[in-house]
Amino acid sequence: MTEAVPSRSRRLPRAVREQQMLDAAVAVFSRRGYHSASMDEIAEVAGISKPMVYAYLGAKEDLFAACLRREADSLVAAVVGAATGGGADLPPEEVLWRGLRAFFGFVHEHRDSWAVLHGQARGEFGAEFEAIRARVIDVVAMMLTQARTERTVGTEADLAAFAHALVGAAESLAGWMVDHPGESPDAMASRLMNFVWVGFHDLLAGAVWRPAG
Amino acid sequence: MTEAVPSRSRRLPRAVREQQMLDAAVAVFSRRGYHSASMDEIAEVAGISKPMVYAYLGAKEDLFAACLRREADSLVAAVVGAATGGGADLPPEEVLWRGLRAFFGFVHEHRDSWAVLHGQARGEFGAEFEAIRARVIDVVAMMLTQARTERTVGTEADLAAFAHALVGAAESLAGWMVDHPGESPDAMASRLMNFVWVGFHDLLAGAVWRPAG
DNA sequence: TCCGTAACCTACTGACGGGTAAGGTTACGT
DNA sequence: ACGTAACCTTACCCGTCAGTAGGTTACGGA
Repeated sequence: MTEAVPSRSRRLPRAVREQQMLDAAVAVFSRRGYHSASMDEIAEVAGISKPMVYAYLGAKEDLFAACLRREADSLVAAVVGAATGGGADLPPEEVLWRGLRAFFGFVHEHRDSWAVLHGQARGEFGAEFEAIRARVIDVVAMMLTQARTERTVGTEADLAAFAHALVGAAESLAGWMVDHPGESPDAMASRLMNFVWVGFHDLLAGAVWRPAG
Repeated sequence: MTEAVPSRSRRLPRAVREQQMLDAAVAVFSRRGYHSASMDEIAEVAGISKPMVYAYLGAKEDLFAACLRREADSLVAAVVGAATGGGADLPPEEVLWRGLRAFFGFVHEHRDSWAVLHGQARGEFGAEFEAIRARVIDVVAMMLTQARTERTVGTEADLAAFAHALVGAAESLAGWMVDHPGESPDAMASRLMNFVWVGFHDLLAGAVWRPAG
């Protein structure tokens, strides 16, 4: 069924094979989900036999974890690189804008990576996913903290919650974008900026909403 | 290990047993995830033997789908009921506030249900999850449409995206709440209102964010 | 050229767990 | 009392992979 992609070149060095295997694994995991993905298919797609996968990347769990690590690093690098791009001390608005653009750009171009990162295996790897997410959320919270002024209301917990809400909104919009291929990453980033910044701007200025009564 | 919960009362009518089985299934699915949950354990927790589960609820997939349906209906009923509560024609701000309160309240009290609903089995049941989510998002989008004024900027797509962002933020905050048992549903709803309403209010009034340059 | 080693293979095993066959038992209607 | 249908069980089958044992081939250095 699934065709072997790399032209059966023989006797490649380990580093190359490992990347091929990871590429194959990401593709298969994203298409099938963790459990339905079989090591046989991954090996086939990688153009290699199964024991090689075990020899190089270990058991299925290790392989999945390796995929997760590689793709997460890639995503985080893209976002952080863009956000802190042209030297330090950009205004927070600009940091947010660049970060969002980079995020949606990444999802747009690496759908498989995103599918894997976004939770093909919540049940078994919940802890790992949460760790990755926590990393991202920490970065976001840091940015929010820097954007804070003396007029800002809200506790530490409010800030953490805000970061969670922001990341959740971004994830959700990423899913929407995948279903609407016509939408450009910039348009998505723009939408989220409007959703978030206009409100956050007011919050920074001290605006609060309170239940009536 | 997992002890049989219902006191081994014999010869119960079908309707009762089915609910017991669904309760057990939700508990086990939420703890283990879809794949790692075994029909044997579900049967054991339900205090019944395995073939009864098959006789009443069918195969594993059917059982999971039944859980999904029951819990989703329960959540939607809680939220919609609260949001449209004291008669029709509440102001949109109030509708949003009540809806959020009900949502976080539900998650607070039915953690297992929420865990199952939130994606223990993304890989295999992706379509089902998306269907449920789409249902919710449609409701939200409907509310947003009603809140729209002539000053509001944005297309249909913007509105849909906004609804997605809102739901994503709520989901993400729900996860945060689960990790912070001290937080009350009202506090969470309040936070999200501040995140969303202060911003949305401005958007309704015609405010827009645009990239600089 | 020969040899060590890293790359690579075919062909298997073993367990886990979904699903079922076949039969026992209790309540209830008549 | 007695049939019958619904309830419930034990005990099994069998497909599907994760993971491995053990042997083969090419490459690179001496």
